[in-house]
Amino acid sequence: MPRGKSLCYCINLRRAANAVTALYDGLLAPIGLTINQFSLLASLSTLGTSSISKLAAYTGLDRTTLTRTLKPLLSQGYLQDQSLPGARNRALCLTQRGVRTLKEGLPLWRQAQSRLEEQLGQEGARWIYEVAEKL
Amino acid sequence: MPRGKSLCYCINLRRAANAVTALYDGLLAPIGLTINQFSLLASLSTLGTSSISKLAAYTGLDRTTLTRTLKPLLSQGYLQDQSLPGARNRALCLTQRGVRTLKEGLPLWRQAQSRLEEQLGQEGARWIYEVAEKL
DNA sequence: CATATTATAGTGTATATACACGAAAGAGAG
DNA sequence: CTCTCTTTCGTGTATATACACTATAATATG
Repeated sequence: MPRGKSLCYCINLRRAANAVTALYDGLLAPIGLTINQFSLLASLSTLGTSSISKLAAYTGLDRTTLTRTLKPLLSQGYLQDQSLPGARNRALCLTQRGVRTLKEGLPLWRQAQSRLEEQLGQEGARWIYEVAEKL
Repeated sequence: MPRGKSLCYCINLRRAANAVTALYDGLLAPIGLTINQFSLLASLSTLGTSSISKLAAYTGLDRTTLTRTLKPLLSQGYLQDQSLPGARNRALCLTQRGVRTLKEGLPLWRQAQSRLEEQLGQEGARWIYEVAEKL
């Protein structure tokens, strides 16, 4: 029984996203992070010390999604929260381990990017940027 | 603080999939199903009575994912399991309510498809099929 | 300063997804 | 018929995602 084709754009897009995520996660496995986690470290590296809301606005993810997604990164020591006790804002930033792991992951991430370009072609890969911008 | 652009194909694809899913879920809300659930009903409608494994092969989803995803559909009466007691295989099929809801959802789904074509253009939308096929 | 408003964040609940593991039905070999 | 191997399935655990609701810090308003 082969895989059925769906006419639904949404389902096809979800499948594509899941397949691509598996590709990236596989290649990033040596550093022990998923592409999602890796990308959050990268965002925080770009932003510098940030609150949850700031990071949410930057990444386009829901604030409450981040609360949960960041938890393992905090407990595993990739991030730390330098907010003062009793303060409302959290002050999240990379730890040394976070910085180091981000560096280690970069070549693996580039490998994943290349691998995807091979599979989709330069055109197809660039299309991803365009679609993401229109949504 | 605007949303940051990511160079990562995977993250962009995930964001696109999430945004599109939200669009479809919003339009399907009147029938009380997500696009994912709606699509599973449609798959089962095409396949007829199926086991979990068969449905997994057809949809490309993991078998254990389906076990969980189908649970609310069963408990809410869209599906039923007609397998004999003690049998290994499950025999999943739509209930009358499932068939009816699938019909009710069709025009809403078409509306979502059109809406997406408006946002991406005919070309852009068709690209989704092509990308999904290459993965 | 006291009060009202807004900004920031966490939790409860729900869906979506998959890997590792184990249970048990069913099929095949002897 | 019995024992083995394969097929089919569920559960534990983990990440990813967001909405509704609640709590509280910070700010503005009088």
